[in-house]
Amino acid sequence: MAVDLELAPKTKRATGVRCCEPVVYPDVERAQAARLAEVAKALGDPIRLQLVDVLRRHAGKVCVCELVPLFDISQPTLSHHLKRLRDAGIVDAERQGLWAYYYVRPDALTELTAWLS
Amino acid sequence: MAVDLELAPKTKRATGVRCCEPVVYPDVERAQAARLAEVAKALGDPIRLQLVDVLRRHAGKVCVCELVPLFDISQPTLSHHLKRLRDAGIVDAERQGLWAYYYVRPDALTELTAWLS
DNA sequence: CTATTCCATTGACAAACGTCAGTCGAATCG
DNA sequence: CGATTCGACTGACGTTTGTCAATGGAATAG
Repeated sequence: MAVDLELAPKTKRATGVRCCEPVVYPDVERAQAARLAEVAKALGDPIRLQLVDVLRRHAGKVCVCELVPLFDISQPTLSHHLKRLRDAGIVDAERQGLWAYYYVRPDALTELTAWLS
Repeated sequence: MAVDLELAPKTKRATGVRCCEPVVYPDVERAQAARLAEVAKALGDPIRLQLVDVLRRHAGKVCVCELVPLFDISQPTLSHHLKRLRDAGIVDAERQGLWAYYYVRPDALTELTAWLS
Protein backbone atom coordinates (compact mmCIF):
# COMPACT_ATOMS: atom_id res chain seq x y z
CA MET A 1 0.00 0.00 0.00
CA ALA A 2 3.05 2.20 0.26
CA VAL A 3 3.92 5.13 -1.91
CA ASP A 4 7.59 5.74 -2.04
CA LEU A 5 7.81 9.41 -1.46
CA GLU A 6 11.26 10.79 -1.30
CA LEU A 7 11.24 12.81 1.84
CA ALA A 8 14.02 15.14 0.79
CA PRO A 9 14.86 17.67 3.46
CA LYS A 10 13.51 20.96 2.24
CA THR A 11 15.99 23.72 1.78
CA LYS A 12 15.84 27.02 0.04
CA ARG A 13 15.34 26.66 -3.66
CA ALA A 14 15.81 29.04 -6.49
CA THR A 15 12.77 30.86 -7.75
CA GLY A 16 11.14 29.06 -10.63
CA VAL A 17 12.32 25.67 -9.48
CA ARG A 18 9.52 23.25 -8.83
CA CYS A 19 9.20 22.03 -5.27
CA CYS A 20 8.98 18.33 -5.98
CA GLU A 21 8.50 15.92 -8.84
CA PRO A 22 5.00 14.58 -9.28
CA VAL A 23 4.64 11.13 -7.81
CA VAL A 24 2.39 8.59 -9.42
CA TYR A 25 -0.13 7.10 -7.06
CA PRO A 26 -0.92 3.47 -7.84
CA ASP A 27 -4.50 2.84 -8.86
CA VAL A 28 -4.64 -0.24 -6.69
CA GLU A 29 -4.31 2.07 -3.76
CA ARG A 30 -7.27 4.08 -4.80
CA ALA A 31 -9.56 1.11 -5.02
CA GLN A 32 -8.66 -0.02 -1.54
CA ALA A 33 -8.90 3.51 -0.22
CA ALA A 34 -12.38 3.77 -1.69
CA ARG A 35 -13.47 0.60 0.07
CA LEU A 36 -11.95 1.61 3.38
CA ALA A 37 -13.40 5.10 3.17
CA GLU A 38 -16.83 3.73 2.41
CA VAL A 39 -16.80 1.67 5.59
CA ALA A 40 -15.36 4.54 7.62
CA LYS A 41 -18.00 6.87 6.25
CA ALA A 42 -20.76 4.51 7.28
CA LEU A 43 -19.30 4.51 10.79
CA GLY A 44 -18.99 8.29 10.74
CA ASP A 45 -22.27 8.93 12.46
CA PRO A 46 -22.71 8.51 16.23
CA ILE A 47 -25.96 6.62 15.91
CA ARG A 48 -24.67 4.23 13.27
CA LEU A 49 -21.53 3.63 15.29
CA GLN A 50 -23.61 2.86 18.36
CA LEU A 51 -25.83 0.59 16.28
CA VAL A 52 -22.82 -1.40 15.14
CA ASP A 53 -21.55 -1.44 18.70
CA VAL A 54 -24.79 -2.87 20.03
CA LEU A 55 -25.03 -5.43 17.26
CA ARG A 56 -21.45 -6.52 17.74
CA ARG A 57 -22.03 -7.22 21.42
CA HIS A 58 -24.71 -9.72 20.57
CA ALA A 59 -23.37 -12.73 18.82
CA GLY A 60 -26.88 -13.43 17.61
CA LYS A 61 -29.27 -11.24 15.71
CA VAL A 62 -31.11 -8.28 17.18
CA CYS A 63 -34.68 -7.31 16.45
CA VAL A 64 -35.24 -3.78 15.18
CA CYS A 65 -37.88 -3.29 17.83
CA GLU A 66 -35.14 -3.60 20.40
CA LEU A 67 -33.02 -0.96 18.74
CA VAL A 68 -35.64 1.73 18.40
CA PRO A 69 -35.95 2.62 22.11
CA LEU A 70 -32.18 2.98 22.42
CA PHE A 71 -32.05 6.19 20.43
CA ASP A 72 -33.84 9.49 20.41
CA ILE A 73 -34.71 9.27 16.76
CA SER A 74 -37.80 8.25 14.89
CA GLN A 75 -38.27 4.74 13.61
CA PRO A 76 -37.98 5.77 9.95
CA THR A 77 -34.69 7.49 10.69
CA LEU A 78 -33.36 4.39 12.41
CA SER A 79 -34.47 2.33 9.45
CA HIS A 80 -32.59 4.75 7.22
CA HIS A 81 -29.38 4.33 9.23
CA LEU A 82 -29.72 0.57 9.11
CA LYS A 83 -30.05 0.76 5.35
CA ARG A 84 -26.89 2.82 5.13
CA LEU A 85 -25.06 0.20 7.17
CA ARG A 86 -26.48 -2.48 4.91
CA ASP A 87 -25.38 -0.62 1.79
CA ALA A 88 -21.87 -0.37 3.20
CA GLY A 89 -21.85 -4.13 3.73
CA ILE A 90 -21.37 -3.78 7.46
CA VAL A 91 -24.62 -5.34 8.60
CA ASP A 92 -27.25 -7.55 7.11
CA ALA A 93 -30.82 -8.39 8.01
CA GLU A 94 -33.05 -11.38 8.11
CA ARG A 95 -36.80 -11.17 8.21
CA GLN A 96 -38.80 -13.62 10.24
CA GLY A 97 -42.46 -12.98 9.91
CA LEU A 98 -43.17 -9.53 11.23
CA TRP A 99 -39.74 -8.93 12.67
CA ALA A 100 -36.42 -8.04 11.16
CA TYR A 101 -33.22 -9.20 12.79
CA TYR A 102 -29.98 -7.39 12.17
CA TYR A 103 -26.45 -8.59 12.66
CA VAL A 104 -22.92 -7.49 11.83
CA ARG A 105 -21.54 -9.33 8.84
CA PRO A 106 -18.48 -11.34 9.72
CA ASP A 107 -15.26 -9.80 8.38
CA ALA A 108 -17.08 -6.62 7.47
CA LEU A 109 -14.62 -4.56 9.49
CA THR A 110 -11.47 -6.62 9.14
CA GLU A 111 -9.98 -4.65 6.27
CA LEU A 112 -10.39 -1.33 8.06
CA THR A 113 -9.10 -2.81 11.29
CA ALA A 114 -6.06 -4.20 9.51
CA TRP A 115 -5.32 -0.88 7.89
CA LEU A 116 -5.57 0.96 11.17
CA SER A 117 -3.33 -1.46 13.01
CA MET B 1 -19.24 0.10 26.56
CA ALA B 2 -21.85 -2.61 26.65
CA VAL B 3 -25.55 -2.16 26.74
CA ASP B 4 -27.26 -5.07 28.33
CA LEU B 5 -30.01 -5.78 25.92
CA GLU B 6 -32.09 -8.74 26.77
CA LEU B 7 -32.17 -10.71 23.60
CA ALA B 8 -35.44 -12.44 24.29
CA PRO B 9 -36.45 -14.82 21.53
CA LYS B 10 -39.29 -13.15 19.69
CA THR B 11 -42.53 -15.02 19.57
CA LYS B 12 -46.01 -14.03 18.65
CA ARG B 13 -47.44 -11.47 20.97
CA ALA B 14 -50.98 -10.40 21.62
CA THR B 15 -52.19 -7.29 19.88
CA GLY B 16 -51.67 -4.22 21.96
CA VAL B 17 -48.69 -5.65 23.80
CA ARG B 18 -45.51 -3.65 23.42
CA CYS B 19 -42.64 -5.40 21.67
CA CYS B 20 -39.93 -4.63 24.19
CA GLU B 21 -39.23 -2.48 27.18
CA PRO B 22 -37.30 0.69 26.48
CA VAL B 23 -33.65 0.31 27.36
CA VAL B 24 -31.70 3.22 28.72
CA TYR B 25 -28.54 3.98 26.84
CA PRO B 26 -25.76 5.28 29.09
CA ASP B 27 -24.65 8.82 28.32
CA VAL B 28 -21.03 7.81 28.69
CA GLU B 29 -21.52 5.69 25.64
CA ARG B 30 -22.73 8.57 23.61
CA ALA B 31 -19.69 10.69 24.33
CA GLN B 32 -17.35 7.94 23.23
CA ALA B 33 -19.47 7.19 20.20
CA ALA B 34 -19.33 10.84 19.24
CA ARG B 35 -15.53 10.84 19.44
CA LEU B 36 -15.19 7.60 17.51
CA ALA B 37 -17.66 8.72 14.86
CA GLU B 38 -15.85 12.01 14.42
CA VAL B 39 -12.61 10.20 13.63
CA ALA B 40 -14.36 7.69 11.38
CA LYS B 41 -16.11 10.51 9.56
CA ALA B 42 -12.82 12.25 8.91
CA LEU B 43 -11.52 9.01 7.42
CA GLY B 44 -14.70 8.60 5.39
CA ASP B 45 -13.32 10.18 2.26
CA PRO B 46 -10.94 8.36 -0.09
CA ILE B 47 -8.57 11.28 -0.40
CA ARG B 48 -8.37 11.91 3.31
CA LEU B 49 -7.85 8.23 3.96
CA GLN B 50 -5.03 8.15 1.43
CA LEU B 51 -3.56 11.27 2.98
CA VAL B 52 -3.45 9.63 6.37
CA ASP B 53 -2.01 6.52 4.77
CA VAL B 54 0.82 8.44 3.15
CA LEU B 55 1.56 10.41 6.30
CA ARG B 56 1.58 7.28 8.42
CA ARG B 57 4.20 5.67 6.22
CA HIS B 58 6.59 8.47 6.91
CA ALA B 59 7.73 8.59 10.48
CA GLY B 60 8.77 12.18 9.89
CA LYS B 61 6.76 15.08 8.61
CA VAL B 62 5.69 15.54 5.01
CA CYS B 63 5.63 18.80 3.10
CA VAL B 64 2.30 19.78 1.54
CA CYS B 65 4.06 20.36 -1.75
CA GLU B 66 4.79 16.63 -1.81
CA LEU B 67 1.16 15.75 -1.26
CA VAL B 68 -0.37 17.90 -3.94
CA PRO B 69 0.87 15.93 -6.97
CA LEU B 70 -0.43 12.68 -5.49
CA PHE B 71 -4.06 13.56 -6.05
CA ASP B 72 -6.19 14.84 -8.88
CA ILE B 73 -7.59 17.69 -6.89
CA SER B 74 -6.74 21.34 -6.65
CA GLN B 75 -4.41 22.67 -4.01
CA PRO B 76 -7.18 24.51 -2.11
CA THR B 77 -9.21 21.31 -1.98
CA LEU B 78 -6.25 19.43 -0.58
CA SER B 79 -5.75 22.16 1.97
CA HIS B 80 -9.39 21.81 2.91
CA HIS B 81 -9.03 18.07 3.48
CA LEU B 82 -5.94 18.64 5.59
CA LYS B 83 -7.89 21.08 7.69
CA ARG B 84 -10.63 18.54 8.23
CA LEU B 85 -8.07 16.02 9.38
CA ARG B 86 -6.60 18.64 11.70
CA ASP B 87 -10.01 19.48 13.12
CA ALA B 88 -10.58 15.80 13.82
CA GLY B 89 -7.31 15.67 15.71
CA ILE B 90 -5.85 13.08 13.36
CA VAL B 91 -3.00 15.13 11.94
CA ASP B 92 -1.15 18.25 12.87
CA ALA B 93 1.09 20.66 11.01
CA GLU B 94 4.24 22.56 11.61
CA ARG B 95 5.28 25.53 9.57
CA GLN B 96 8.92 26.10 8.73
CA GLY B 97 9.35 29.23 6.75
CA LEU B 98 7.44 28.85 3.54
CA TRP B 99 6.62 25.18 3.95
CA ALA B 100 4.11 23.32 6.02
CA TYR B 101 4.89 19.85 7.27
CA TYR B 102 2.10 17.49 8.21
CA TYR B 103 2.23 14.41 10.38
CA VAL B 104 -0.17 11.99 12.01
CA ARG B 105 -0.63 12.71 15.67
CA PRO B 106 0.49 9.83 17.83
CA ASP B 107 -2.41 7.93 19.37
CA ALA B 108 -4.88 9.77 17.17
CA LEU B 109 -6.30 6.50 15.91
CA THR B 110 -5.80 4.26 18.91
CA GLU B 111 -9.30 4.65 20.32
CA LEU B 112 -10.93 3.75 17.02
CA THR B 113 -8.52 0.90 16.49
CA ALA B 114 -9.24 -0.43 19.95
CA TRP B 115 -12.97 -0.25 19.41
CA LEU B 116 -12.75 -2.07 16.11
CA SER B 117 -10.57 -4.85 17.47
C1' DC C 1 11.56 46.81 -3.32
C1' DT C 2 9.38 43.55 -6.60
C1' DA C 3 8.46 39.13 -8.18
C1' DT C 4 7.73 34.58 -6.97
C1' DT C 5 6.52 30.55 -4.26
C1' DC C 6 3.83 28.01 -0.74
C1' DC C 7 -0.23 27.38 1.56
C1' DA C 8 -4.63 28.90 3.73
C1' DT C 9 -9.01 31.17 3.27
C1' DT C 10 -13.16 32.90 0.98
C1' DG C 11 -17.24 32.50 -1.76
C1' DA C 12 -20.04 29.84 -4.59
C1' DC C 13 -22.35 25.80 -6.14
C1' DA C 14 -24.20 21.11 -6.69
C1' DA C 15 -24.51 16.86 -4.33
C1' DA C 16 -25.08 14.19 -0.33
C1' DC C 17 -26.68 13.77 4.36
C1' DG C 18 -29.73 13.47 8.73
C1' DT C 19 -34.12 14.08 10.10
C1' DC C 20 -39.12 13.71 10.31
C1' DA C 21 -44.22 13.18 9.05
C1' DG C 22 -46.75 10.47 6.38
C1' DT C 23 -47.69 6.26 4.14
C1' DC C 24 -47.60 1.54 2.64
C1' DG C 25 -47.17 -3.65 2.40
C1' DA C 26 -46.85 -7.73 4.86
C1' DA C 27 -48.02 -10.50 8.74
C1' DT C 28 -50.57 -11.45 12.75
C1' DC C 29 -54.45 -11.33 16.16
C1' DG C 30 -59.32 -11.39 17.32
C1' DC D 1 -63.18 -10.20 7.72
C1' DG D 2 -61.16 -5.77 10.16
C1' DA D 3 -57.82 -3.92 13.39
C1' DT D 4 -53.17 -3.79 14.76
C1' DT D 5 -48.23 -4.12 14.63
C1' DC D 6 -43.56 -4.08 12.45
C1' DG D 7 -40.46 -2.04 9.56
C1' DA D 8 -39.36 -0.04 5.08
C1' DC D 9 -40.08 3.61 1.81
C1' DT D 10 -41.30 8.43 0.00
C1' DG D 11 -41.09 13.30 -0.08
C1' DA D 12 -39.62 17.27 1.95
C1' DC D 13 -36.64 20.27 4.69
C1' DG D 14 -32.40 22.49 6.26
C1' DT D 15 -27.48 21.41 6.95
C1' DT D 16 -23.14 19.64 5.72
C1' DT D 17 -19.85 18.26 2.32
C1' DG D 18 -16.52 18.18 -1.72
C1' DT D 19 -14.96 20.90 -5.18
C1' DC D 20 -13.02 24.80 -7.65
C1' DA D 21 -11.67 29.75 -9.03
C1' DA D 22 -10.12 33.57 -6.97
C1' DT D 23 -7.74 35.87 -3.45
C1' DG D 24 -4.78 36.81 0.47
C1' DG D 25 -0.70 36.63 3.41
C1' DA D 26 3.70 35.32 4.73
C1' DA D 27 8.41 34.23 3.41
C1' DT D 28 12.00 34.02 0.22
C1' DA D 29 14.83 35.12 -4.18
C1' DG D 30 16.85 38.49 -7.08
